[in-house]
Amino acid sequence: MREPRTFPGTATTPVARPAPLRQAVYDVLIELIVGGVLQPGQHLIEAELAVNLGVSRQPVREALLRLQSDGWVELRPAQGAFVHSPTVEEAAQLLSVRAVLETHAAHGAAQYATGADIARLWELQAAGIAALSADDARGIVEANAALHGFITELARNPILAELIRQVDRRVRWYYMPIARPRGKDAWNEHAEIIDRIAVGDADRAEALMHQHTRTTTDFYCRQLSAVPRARA
Amino acid sequence: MREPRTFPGTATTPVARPAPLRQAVYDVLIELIVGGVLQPGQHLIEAELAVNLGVSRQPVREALLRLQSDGWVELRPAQGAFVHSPTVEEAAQLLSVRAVLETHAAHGAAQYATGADIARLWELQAAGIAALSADDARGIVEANAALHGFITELARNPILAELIRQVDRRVRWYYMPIARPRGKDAWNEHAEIIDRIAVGDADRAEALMHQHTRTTTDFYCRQLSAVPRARA
DNA sequence: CAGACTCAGATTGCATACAGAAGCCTATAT
DNA sequence: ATATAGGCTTCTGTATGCAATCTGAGTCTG
Repeated sequence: MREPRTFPGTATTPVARPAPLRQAVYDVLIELIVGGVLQPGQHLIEAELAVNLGVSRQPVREALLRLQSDGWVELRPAQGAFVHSPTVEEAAQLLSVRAVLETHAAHGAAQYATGADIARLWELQAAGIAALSADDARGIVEANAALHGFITELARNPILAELIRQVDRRVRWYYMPIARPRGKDAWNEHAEIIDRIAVGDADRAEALMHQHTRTTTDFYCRQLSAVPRARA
Repeated sequence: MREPRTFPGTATTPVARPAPLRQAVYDVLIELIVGGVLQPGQHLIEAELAVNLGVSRQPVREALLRLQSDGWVELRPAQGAFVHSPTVEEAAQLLSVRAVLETHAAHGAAQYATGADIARLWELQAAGIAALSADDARGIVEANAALHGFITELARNPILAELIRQVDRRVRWYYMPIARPRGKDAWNEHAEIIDRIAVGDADRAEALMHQHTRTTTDFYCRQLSAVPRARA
């Protein structure tokens, strides 16, 4: 067998290539931004970051470049990187974009979900209900993300999934400090959506997801106007 | 006046900063990929590109990094950059994502468009009709892009606009070699959409755009299945 | 003759070095 | 006292150098 065949069943990642440093730096910097260590508007000095992270400027530069593509920092020519300062308008825009993307994902999920997928959806739903009963705020947020993320996967559209992932991360960054989860209503809506996905009713699943994300958006926007400049 | 004020009316770009080389390299490489000089799957050697473009490896590296973020090349660790090989599935996914994003843009446009905006929309529409009458294929494509692009602008959502821009560029790359414009029907649909935007009927504008993009998607997908592996 | 091993060339990833631009502080003139 | 001009420091942008790694050809062995 000389010819390099791909084995049908085995989805082997190519044996864990040596992860580039830029990736590690990228991850750490996002952690620092999300965690508030690096504050919005702050000037990120390459050399300083390099020393703190124990690498040279090169991987830091490459990480900053990607952070710019993903909307985390702004790169002003000849001035360097500044942590992006999210605005209220931008938060609303991110929410609305995420809403339409997830609505579309629900449509696709209803088309492609298998029996096993449905079972998994109900598991995730149950986990969310459990966290809700236990009043476990962190658990609720995680369960919600897991459920929405799995629905996204079910749409069998990696392009869509990647966009949602990017948008969602930025939304969560902005709302993490102020947002509280929505509560029981959201999970009732989830149940309805799963119901429609289960029977392959794509249009109805889409409509319900549209309603759900819209309600969530409004819910967050109200909190937003209540705390207008929480992170100046 | 010591304090640095931003002037309300003037949307001045900050006086043309020295454009970094990486930007120029990035633009040139996209040209080369779109133009077919660099073919899908081809291994891009940093040093080679650097020599050809008359710069060092550094700007080339940075450009390649951004090209990866935007889906133009794949960067395999320790192996370098390879021009992305688009698949039929991916093309369909890009089309469907672009459709939902533009549908959302139409909704926003209907909410925010001013009288002047409407006038501009009809101008762009007229330009498209003119190109159609003149049987100017290139002109039709450009007019179509201009009209859709302006509708996107009208949604007053830069996040959405940026996503559409990225997705649209990749779609156009894939379809440029095989696609023919749709013809008269598309422009009739445009007219209806503009009508609804003009009167601020967001829901109807959204529905019409949904229909329009869906038809366009189907139209392209048919051409796609007719030329399955045009660019292997 | 097939297959595994070795070694050399090539290429990436990271580090360092250098030049130019931007911002800041100070000194000076009005 | 305020505004301005000039020099200085800092940081980015670009170039180059070096080590590790991957690929492929050639060779050796069963």
